Amino acid sequence: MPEQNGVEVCEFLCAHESVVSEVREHMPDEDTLFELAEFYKVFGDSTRIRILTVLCRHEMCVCDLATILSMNQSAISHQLRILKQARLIAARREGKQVFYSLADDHVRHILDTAIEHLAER
Amino acid sequence: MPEQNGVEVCEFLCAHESVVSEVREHMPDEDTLFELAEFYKVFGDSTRIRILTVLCRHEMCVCDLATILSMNQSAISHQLRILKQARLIAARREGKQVFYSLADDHVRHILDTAIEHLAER
DNA sequence: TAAACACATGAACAATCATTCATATGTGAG
DNA sequence: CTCACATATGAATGATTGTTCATGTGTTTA
Repeated sequence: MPEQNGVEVCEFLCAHESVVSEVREHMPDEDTLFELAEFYKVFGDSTRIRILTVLCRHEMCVCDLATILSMNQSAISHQLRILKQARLIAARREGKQVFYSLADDHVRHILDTAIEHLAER
Repeated sequence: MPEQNGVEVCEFLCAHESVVSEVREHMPDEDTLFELAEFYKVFGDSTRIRILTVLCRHEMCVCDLATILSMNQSAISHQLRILKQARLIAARREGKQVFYSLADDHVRHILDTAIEHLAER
């Protein structure tokens, strides 16, 4: 059976060896691809997408976000935490309130790219 | 307490009304945002990202993908199914084998955009 | 300093999801 | 037609994750 690092990886053997080894050489390292997936995962939730969509227009305090999205404050805070850790949004305190806004225009571009793709079926 | 559609949505009332209503008017409909999240969700898994990365270079049969990614054939097939349903990849049968490839160059662009973003910290 | 407000966070629960195992479908060889 | 190969798929399982509830932290006002 075919093995890699002592672990059998494919019970059948239909490998087109030249293609396989050529692709293997050019694969980005695992860490990069893992980070990439983690990055997309942040966008893969309706609540977070809705938050980002709101912040595309205006910076916003937590309570207003909760009002707009019809969710309780705790749920919003948890999601804001995830968005902030991913550096997609920035926080600014003003008295008792904390205002969140998009970290940079790159986030807008990423959202636009996907919307564009979806528009093309 | 503030209500929307008869459901209380925010136990505190700090609404900046003009901003809130302005944003509400310009929100895309729920379905669009849901689809957008679902779309990103497909990218939010290392296995699928790795598959897409491979297919960026070459079309590939299932068994070769399993070999390259050191995973069993069933796991790969399940993920290919998800990628295909999302129209990110296309399938082509050739005898007993099925070759998968990127659906279009748009997918490449989407991946590149994210890689670029990650590169900028 | 005490109370109220705005937000953050830990624990618990339900739901979703990726992988594995077993098996089914489809194709070509003999 | 039978067998072996390549892939697909349903069910089960373990892990991850979003929301809720309760409570904690930080800030302003009285």
